[in-house]
Amino acid sequence: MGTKQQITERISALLRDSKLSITDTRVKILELFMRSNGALEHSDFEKLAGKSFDRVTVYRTLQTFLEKGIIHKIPTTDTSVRYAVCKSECTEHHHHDHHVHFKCENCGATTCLDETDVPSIQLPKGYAMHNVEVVVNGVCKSCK
Amino acid sequence: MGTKQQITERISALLRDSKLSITDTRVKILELFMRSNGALEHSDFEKLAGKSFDRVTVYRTLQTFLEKGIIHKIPTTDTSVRYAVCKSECTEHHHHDHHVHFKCENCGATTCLDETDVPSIQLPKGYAMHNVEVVVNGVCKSCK
DNA sequence: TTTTTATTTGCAACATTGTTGCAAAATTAC
DNA sequence: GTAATTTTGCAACAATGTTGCAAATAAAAA
Ligand SMILES: [Mn+2]
Ligand SMILES: [Mn+2]
Ligand SMILES: [Zn+2]
Ligand SMILES: [Zn+2]
Repeated sequence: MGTKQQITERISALLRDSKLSITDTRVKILELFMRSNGALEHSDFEKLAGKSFDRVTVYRTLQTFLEKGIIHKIPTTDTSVRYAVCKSECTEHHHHDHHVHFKCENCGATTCLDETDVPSIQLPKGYAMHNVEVVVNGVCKSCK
Repeated sequence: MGTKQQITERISALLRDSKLSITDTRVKILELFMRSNGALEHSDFEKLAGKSFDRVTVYRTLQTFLEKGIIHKIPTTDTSVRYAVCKSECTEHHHHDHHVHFKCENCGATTCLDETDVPSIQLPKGYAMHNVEVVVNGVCKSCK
């Protein structure tokens, strides 16, 4: 994972590569993503960072990160929206998140199973497939 | 699909089977589900039915239908929650919605592909799988 | 480094969405 | 039919998300 210094450097590089200004808010939010081992939803930022930045700023920052391909969304069956950092192959115009997501029914954590590919799916005639989202519910490694 | 009379009769039977009182709201909401060819979200009921019933009643009705296994949720990457009617094999305690969902990027409709089974997935060691949700994004039959 | 320009942030105000308690209305049981 | 039970609508509130705009900050230019 690296020292705090290393993480900060990695984050700065990431923002620079995405042609984004390096601001306290952006660095702090990326830090939270990198320290967390699961996906985060909006309310997590207020819990984890207290009121160190405005609610509106968090919404706008997440939106920016999405557009730049720094994070991706994970589907849920409730009203929350979950986000996780993308692997390095993702770019602004092309996401490569062809992995499975796992939601633990015990601890609630949502994680990216980066090594687990989404299986191929045979759709009925007439449907064009652009991308496939897979979310597995169950009990995670640490809860078992 | 059947005449209005037949639909009403089918709905009454469904409610009776689930041991639910037959009320105007419940019948109307089930009618909307059966007439729609896609999943519905909360705001659809207000659009489709105007203000013929209260917002709170819709929330409570959908909650009841979920608990009784009459409808199921479909995961989304936004804050909306989408619902569709379950096939008859679903019961209060055991859902059998092992089918794929399709979200059309053109018309926005979400549909159940009842004939398309969810593929088997090989999880990393240590994870217990309870159920798998698959949502395919693309262009649907009618939009193509 | 200092100044200029462009971007980001925080606040206020508002819109939308979801929840709860409770009395009135409707449905079911008798 | 009446009584018991359940459901509904309303009001009030909580939580979540959006927008405009001025102040603060960061990047670019001098
Ligand atoms: Mn992921
Ligand atoms: Mn379905
Ligand atoms: Zn867990
Ligand atoms: Zn379509």
